[in-house]
Amino acid sequence: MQFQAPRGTHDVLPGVADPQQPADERIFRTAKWLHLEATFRDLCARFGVEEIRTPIFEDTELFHRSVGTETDIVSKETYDFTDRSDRPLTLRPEGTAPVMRAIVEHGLGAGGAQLLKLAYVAPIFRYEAVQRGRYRQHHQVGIEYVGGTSPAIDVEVIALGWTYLHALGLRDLTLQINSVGTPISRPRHRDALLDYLRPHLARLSPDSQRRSETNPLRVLDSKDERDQEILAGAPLLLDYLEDEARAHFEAVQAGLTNLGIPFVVNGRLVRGLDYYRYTAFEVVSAALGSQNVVLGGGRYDGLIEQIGGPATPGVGFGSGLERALLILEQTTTTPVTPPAPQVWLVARSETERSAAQRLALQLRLAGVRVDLDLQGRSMKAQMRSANHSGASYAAFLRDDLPAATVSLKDLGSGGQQELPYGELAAAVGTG
RNA sequence: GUGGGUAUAGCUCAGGCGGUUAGAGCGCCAGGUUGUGGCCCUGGAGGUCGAGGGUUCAAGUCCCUUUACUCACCCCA
Repeated sequence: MQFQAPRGTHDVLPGVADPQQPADERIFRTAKWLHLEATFRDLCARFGVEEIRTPIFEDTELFHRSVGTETDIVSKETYDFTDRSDRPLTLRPEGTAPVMRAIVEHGLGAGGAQLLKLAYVAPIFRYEAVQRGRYRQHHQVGIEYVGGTSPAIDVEVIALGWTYLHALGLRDLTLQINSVGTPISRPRHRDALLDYLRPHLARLSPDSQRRSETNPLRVLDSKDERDQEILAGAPLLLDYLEDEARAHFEAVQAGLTNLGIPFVVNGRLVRGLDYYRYTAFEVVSAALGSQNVVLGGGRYDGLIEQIGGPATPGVGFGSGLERALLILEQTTTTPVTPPAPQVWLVARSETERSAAQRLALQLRLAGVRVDLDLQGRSMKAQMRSANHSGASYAAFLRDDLPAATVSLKDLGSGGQQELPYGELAAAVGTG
């Protein structure tokens, strides 16, 4: 048998993607990933956010505690295993909980009013049925601002996420925001929603009937058109917010307006996890399929306490790397490619080859991107490689030239001149 | 967990009612130019037709089973 990458996982390959392949395949190229990560990290630096790296697996209990009880997704969708000492461990199914664990463990939040601003780039594992934009191992970039409750912080986090997507080149995105209230207001709304649904129950789709028992908020999300008609007058969580939550939400909206970031309030936007409070937001793209969320986040003031730390507020987002690349692939015409050599060295004889390898090392030490044939192939083959590599110049090492001299050819114009080694680095540019 | 679609060369795909050495484009390699790329021309390498079984004189093609991939539903951090 031939081995394949496990279902729902992908190799990220070197080189340039074949344009004949579908966009879903073309995103798995190293150059594109490096570009995205560099864009994110550069932006984080500008926002004064520093990166944190946590293990890819944690105690299973950490995720059980953080996800809470309203959902049963943990046991069904996490990659759980025990090590040789029978310790229960789980591959990271989300970005936030491990970061909070690290903050508590190392006392990063200790000492008062200092706001912690952290970023991560991490693989995420969920045992799910795969479909477009949803994989069993996918990757997220994300940030967490921990230690403050001010709506200005929510605004800053959203601004970073929005700027990041734009810096990547994504367009036609919609920012949706909502307030999911608190553990006090949520049950009150839930009861009101159930009261509203009860008389219509028989007319709801079977899925929604089931949801009304398991997770009533999700009924609001139903894709069934008849359900949506029935839901037209359903009570919204926004109508049940406490004064404080309402004021916070209004301040976030004012803050976004202040920054010129467009948004729509979506009263039906919900979070699956218990620990979210107040602000929830998502950025969706029409370029994706049914998995259309490219960035999602919110405020999680209860989380750190839930995992055994001191009560500490926080807000953050996670953004799927594959989904961002998928949108980019479909909306951009100029693909990101790996860096090309600046100069390709061509040699014909044994003495020329050894001179070429020596010169290549010398140039590389000087910071120049250089490549050359190492298999003694024909000149035609070497020139073809030079051309395909995207190199701007070819340099011919020639026995019949004066010592330490090459004939440098501009592969764009075809012009050629002889140059001493010492002038080569400058001649091929610094790019 | 449920439903649909697809598996033929490295990639994208053709292969009417079963019939002889299974094709194309792109890519790759080599020549045309005794050593200067691209464009063009010529040639070449590369396929257990996803796997297993069955029907038949004969299966890429028909039947059964199976696996993988894929899209959607459910679910969703």
